[in-house]
Amino acid sequence: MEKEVQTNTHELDEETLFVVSQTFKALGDPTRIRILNLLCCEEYSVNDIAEALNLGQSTVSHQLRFLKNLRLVKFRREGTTLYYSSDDDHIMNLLHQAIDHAKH
Amino acid sequence: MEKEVQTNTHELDEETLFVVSQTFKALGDPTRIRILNLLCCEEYSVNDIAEALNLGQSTVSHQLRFLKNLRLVKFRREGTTLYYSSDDDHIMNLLHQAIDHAKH
DNA sequence: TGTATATATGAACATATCATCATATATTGG
DNA sequence: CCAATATATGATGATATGTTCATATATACA
Repeated sequence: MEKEVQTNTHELDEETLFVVSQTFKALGDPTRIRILNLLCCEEYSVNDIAEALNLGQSTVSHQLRFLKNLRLVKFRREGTTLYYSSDDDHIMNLLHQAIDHAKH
Repeated sequence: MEKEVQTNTHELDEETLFVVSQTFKALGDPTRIRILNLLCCEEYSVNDIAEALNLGQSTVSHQLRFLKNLRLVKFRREGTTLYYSSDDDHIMNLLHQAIDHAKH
Protein backbone atom coordinates (compact mmCIF):
# COMPACT_ATOMS: atom_id res chain seq x y z
CA MET A 1 0.00 0.00 0.00
CA GLU A 2 1.75 3.13 -1.14
CA LYS A 3 0.66 6.57 -0.15
CA GLU A 4 -0.09 9.38 -2.50
CA VAL A 5 2.13 12.32 -1.77
CA GLN A 6 0.09 15.48 -1.77
CA THR A 7 1.89 18.62 -2.85
CA ASN A 8 1.12 21.98 -1.38
CA THR A 9 -0.14 23.32 -4.63
CA HIS A 10 -2.92 20.75 -4.59
CA GLU A 11 -5.87 21.84 -2.56
CA LEU A 12 -8.00 19.33 -0.73
CA ASP A 13 -11.18 18.59 -2.59
CA GLU A 14 -14.45 19.80 -1.14
CA GLU A 15 -15.65 16.37 -0.12
CA THR A 16 -12.48 15.40 1.74
CA LEU A 17 -12.42 18.75 3.46
CA PHE A 18 -15.98 18.28 4.62
CA VAL A 19 -15.48 14.76 5.91
CA VAL A 20 -12.27 15.61 7.72
CA SER A 21 -13.68 18.71 9.37
CA GLN A 22 -16.86 16.89 10.38
CA THR A 23 -14.84 14.10 11.90
CA PHE A 24 -12.64 16.42 13.90
CA LYS A 25 -15.66 18.43 14.97
CA ALA A 26 -17.04 15.26 16.44
CA LEU A 27 -13.87 14.87 18.47
CA GLY A 28 -13.78 18.53 19.43
CA ASP A 29 -16.31 18.38 22.25
CA PRO A 30 -15.45 17.20 25.78
CA THR A 31 -18.72 15.32 26.20
CA ARG A 32 -18.28 13.35 22.99
CA ILE A 33 -14.65 12.64 23.83
CA ARG A 34 -15.70 11.24 27.20
CA ILE A 35 -18.38 9.10 25.58
CA LEU A 36 -16.07 7.73 22.90
CA ASN A 37 -13.33 7.12 25.42
CA LEU A 38 -15.79 5.18 27.56
CA LEU A 39 -16.96 3.11 24.60
CA CYS A 40 -13.40 2.37 23.65
CA CYS A 41 -13.27 -1.20 24.89
CA GLU A 42 -16.76 -2.02 26.04
CA GLU A 43 -20.38 -1.49 25.08
CA TYR A 44 -22.64 0.60 27.31
CA SER A 45 -26.34 1.35 27.44
CA VAL A 46 -27.46 4.97 27.20
CA ASN A 47 -28.33 5.12 30.86
CA ASP A 48 -25.05 3.54 31.87
CA ILE A 49 -23.16 6.13 29.88
CA ALA A 50 -25.17 8.89 31.50
CA GLU A 51 -24.52 7.48 34.93
CA ALA A 52 -20.84 6.74 34.37
CA LEU A 53 -20.15 10.21 33.05
CA ASN A 54 -22.68 12.06 35.17
CA LEU A 55 -24.62 13.40 32.20
CA GLY A 56 -28.31 13.78 31.47
CA GLN A 57 -30.02 10.99 29.55
CA SER A 58 -31.11 13.43 26.88
CA THR A 59 -27.64 14.87 26.49
CA VAL A 60 -26.18 11.41 25.98
CA SER A 61 -28.89 10.43 23.53
CA HIS A 62 -28.38 13.58 21.47
CA GLN A 63 -24.64 13.10 21.32
CA LEU A 64 -24.98 9.43 20.46
CA ARG A 65 -27.19 10.36 17.55
CA PHE A 66 -24.49 12.77 16.41
CA LEU A 67 -21.80 10.09 16.68
CA LYS A 68 -24.03 7.49 15.08
CA ASN A 69 -24.68 9.75 12.07
CA LEU A 70 -20.94 9.90 11.53
CA ARG A 71 -20.73 6.13 11.99
CA LEU A 72 -18.37 6.52 14.91
CA VAL A 73 -20.64 4.39 17.10
CA LYS A 74 -23.14 1.62 16.51
CA PHE A 75 -25.73 0.00 18.73
CA ARG A 76 -27.34 -3.30 19.43
CA ARG A 77 -30.80 -3.70 20.91
CA GLU A 78 -31.68 -5.98 23.80
CA GLY A 79 -35.27 -5.49 24.85
CA THR A 80 -35.73 -1.81 25.60
CA THR A 81 -32.05 -1.31 26.13
CA LEU A 82 -29.67 -0.12 23.43
CA TYR A 83 -26.04 -1.02 23.84
CA TYR A 84 -23.72 1.39 22.11
CA SER A 85 -20.14 0.68 21.10
CA SER A 86 -17.47 2.32 18.99
CA ASP A 87 -17.60 1.60 15.27
CA ASP A 88 -14.57 3.26 13.71
CA ASP A 89 -11.26 1.84 14.84
CA HIS A 90 -9.29 4.31 12.82
CA ILE A 91 -10.89 7.35 14.39
CA MET A 92 -10.69 5.78 17.84
CA ASN A 93 -7.01 5.33 17.16
CA LEU A 94 -6.69 9.02 16.29
CA LEU A 95 -8.45 9.92 19.51
CA HIS A 96 -6.13 7.84 21.62
CA GLN A 97 -3.09 9.20 19.87
CA ALA A 98 -4.27 12.68 20.74
CA ILE A 99 -4.97 11.69 24.34
CA ASP A 100 -1.51 10.18 24.69
CA HIS A 101 0.00 13.24 23.11
CA ALA A 102 -1.86 15.57 25.45
CA LYS A 103 -0.76 13.64 28.52
CA HIS A 104 2.92 14.13 27.79
CA MET B 1 -32.30 -0.83 40.89
CA GLU B 2 -29.37 1.40 41.55
CA LYS B 3 -26.01 0.49 40.29
CA GLU B 4 -22.66 1.29 41.75
CA VAL B 5 -21.31 4.35 40.11
CA GLN B 6 -18.28 3.16 38.28
CA THR B 7 -15.10 4.67 39.59
CA ASN B 8 -13.69 6.66 36.77
CA THR B 9 -10.79 4.41 36.01
CA HIS B 10 -11.11 5.12 32.33
CA GLU B 11 -12.10 8.74 32.78
CA LEU B 12 -9.85 11.46 31.44
CA ASP B 13 -8.65 14.19 33.76
CA GLU B 14 -9.94 17.70 33.23
CA GLU B 15 -6.70 19.04 31.79
CA THR B 16 -6.27 16.26 29.23
CA LEU B 17 -9.89 16.58 28.21
CA PHE B 18 -9.46 20.29 27.65
CA VAL B 19 -6.28 19.98 25.62
CA VAL B 20 -7.63 17.17 23.46
CA SER B 21 -10.91 18.91 22.74
CA GLN B 22 -9.15 22.18 21.96
CA THR B 23 -6.80 20.42 19.60
CA PHE B 24 -9.58 18.67 17.74
CA LYS B 25 -11.59 21.88 17.63
CA ALA B 26 -8.65 23.45 15.87
CA LEU B 27 -8.78 20.69 13.28
CA GLY B 28 -12.55 20.84 13.02
CA ASP B 29 -12.77 23.86 10.75
CA PRO B 30 -12.28 23.72 6.96
CA THR B 31 -10.36 26.99 6.83
CA ARG B 32 -7.86 25.89 9.47
CA ILE B 33 -7.48 22.50 7.83
CA ARG B 34 -6.65 24.18 4.54
CA ILE B 35 -4.13 26.45 6.22
CA LEU B 36 -2.44 23.63 8.10
CA ASN B 37 -2.41 21.45 5.02
CA LEU B 38 -0.74 24.27 3.10
CA LEU B 39 1.86 24.77 5.83
CA CYS B 40 2.57 21.09 5.92
CA CYS B 41 5.91 21.17 4.11
CA GLU B 42 6.67 24.81 3.50
CA GLU B 43 6.48 28.19 5.22
CA TYR B 44 4.15 30.88 3.88
CA SER B 45 3.57 34.54 4.61
CA VAL B 46 0.10 35.64 5.72
CA ASN B 47 -0.64 37.23 2.39
CA ASP B 48 0.58 34.20 0.49
CA ILE B 49 -1.71 31.96 2.51
CA ALA B 50 -4.62 34.29 1.83
CA GLU B 51 -3.84 34.31 -1.87
CA ALA B 52 -3.18 30.60 -2.17
CA LEU B 53 -6.42 29.70 -0.41
CA ASN B 54 -8.48 32.63 -1.63
CA LEU B 55 -9.20 33.95 1.85
CA GLY B 56 -9.29 37.42 3.35
CA GLN B 57 -6.13 38.66 5.05
CA SER B 58 -8.02 39.23 8.27
CA THR B 59 -9.52 35.77 8.22
CA VAL B 60 -6.09 34.21 7.80
CA SER B 61 -4.57 36.34 10.52
CA HIS B 62 -7.33 35.47 12.97
CA GLN B 63 -7.01 31.76 12.28
CA LEU B 64 -3.23 31.89 12.51
CA ARG B 65 -3.55 33.48 15.94
CA PHE B 66 -5.83 30.64 16.94
CA LEU B 67 -3.36 28.05 15.66
CA LYS B 68 -0.42 29.88 17.18
CA ASN B 69 -2.07 29.93 20.60
CA LEU B 70 -2.31 26.16 20.42
CA ARG B 71 1.31 25.99 19.23
CA LEU B 72 0.28 24.27 16.05
CA VAL B 73 2.11 26.91 14.00
CA LYS B 74 5.05 29.22 14.57
CA PHE B 75 6.38 32.17 12.64
CA ARG B 76 9.59 33.87 11.70
CA ARG B 77 9.89 37.55 10.90
CA GLU B 78 11.66 38.96 7.88
CA GLY B 79 11.16 42.69 7.66
CA THR B 80 7.44 43.33 7.74
CA THR B 81 6.67 39.84 6.55
CA LEU B 82 5.86 36.97 8.87
CA TYR B 83 6.51 33.49 7.61
CA TYR B 84 4.32 30.88 9.25
CA SER B 85 5.03 27.18 9.38
CA SER B 86 3.66 24.16 11.17
CA ASP B 87 5.03 23.54 14.64
CA ASP B 88 3.52 20.27 15.86
CA ASP B 89 4.55 17.26 13.84
CA HIS B 90 2.39 14.95 15.88
CA ILE B 91 -0.81 16.87 15.24
CA MET B 92 0.11 17.35 11.59
CA ASN B 93 0.49 13.61 11.44
CA LEU B 94 -3.00 13.17 12.91
CA LEU B 95 -4.38 15.55 10.32
CA HIS B 96 -2.84 13.66 7.45
CA GLN B 97 -4.00 10.36 8.81
CA ALA B 98 -7.54 11.73 8.85
CA ILE B 99 -7.18 13.10 5.33
CA ASP B 100 -5.93 9.76 4.04
CA HIS B 101 -8.73 8.02 5.88
CA ALA B 102 -11.34 10.34 4.39
CA LYS B 103 -10.05 9.81 0.88
CA HIS B 104 -10.56 6.05 0.96
C1' DT C 1 -55.08 -3.98 27.36
C1' DG C 2 -52.12 -0.85 30.68
C1' DT C 3 -48.00 0.31 33.20
C1' DA C 4 -43.09 0.60 33.69
C1' DT C 5 -38.67 1.20 31.70
C1' DA C 6 -35.34 2.78 28.20
C1' DT C 7 -34.45 5.79 24.74
C1' DA C 8 -35.45 9.38 21.23
C1' DT C 9 -37.07 13.74 19.84
C1' DG C 10 -38.15 18.71 19.34
C1' DA C 11 -38.21 23.30 21.09
C1' DA C 12 -35.93 26.82 23.41
C1' DC C 13 -32.16 29.16 25.23
C1' DA C 14 -27.43 30.56 26.05
C1' DT C 15 -23.05 30.47 24.28
C1' DA C 16 -19.47 29.74 20.82
C1' DT C 17 -17.76 30.29 16.38
C1' DC C 18 -16.42 32.38 12.01
C1' DA C 19 -16.07 35.83 8.39
C1' DT C 20 -16.14 40.61 7.48
C1' DC C 21 -15.25 45.40 8.09
C1' DA C 22 -12.72 49.17 9.66
C1' DT C 23 -8.85 50.47 11.90
C1' DA C 24 -4.54 49.96 14.50
C1' DT C 25 0.27 48.58 14.82
C1' DA C 26 4.82 47.59 13.21
C1' DT C 27 8.67 47.64 10.06
C1' DT C 28 11.25 49.44 6.17
C1' DG C 29 12.90 52.87 3.02
C1' DG C 30 13.05 57.67 1.40
C1' DC D 1 9.65 62.41 9.99
C1' DC D 2 6.41 60.35 6.34
C1' DA D 3 4.58 56.94 3.17
C1' DA D 4 4.06 52.23 1.87
C1' DT D 5 3.55 47.54 3.00
C1' DA D 6 2.42 43.55 5.93
C1' DT D 7 0.01 42.00 9.62
C1' DA D 8 -2.88 42.27 13.86
C1' DT D 9 -6.87 43.62 16.32
C1' DG D 10 -11.64 44.68 17.92
C1' DA D 11 -16.43 45.02 16.96
C1' DT D 12 -20.31 43.20 14.73
C1' DG D 13 -23.65 40.02 13.02
C1' DA D 14 -25.08 35.64 11.19
C1' DT D 15 -24.92 30.92 12.05
C1' DA D 16 -23.65 26.75 14.66
C1' DT D 17 -23.45 24.26 18.84
C1' DG D 18 -24.63 22.05 23.30
C1' DT D 19 -27.66 21.43 27.18
C1' DT D 20 -32.04 21.27 29.26
C1' DC D 21 -36.91 20.55 29.54
C1' DA D 22 -40.96 18.37 28.31
C1' DT D 23 -42.84 14.92 25.77
C1' DA D 24 -43.03 11.13 22.45
C1' DT D 25 -41.93 6.48 21.07
C1' DA D 26 -40.88 1.69 21.69
C1' DT D 27 -40.52 -2.63 24.06
C1' DA D 28 -41.57 -5.93 27.74
C1' DC D 29 -44.58 -8.02 30.66
C1' DA D 30 -48.45 -8.66 33.98
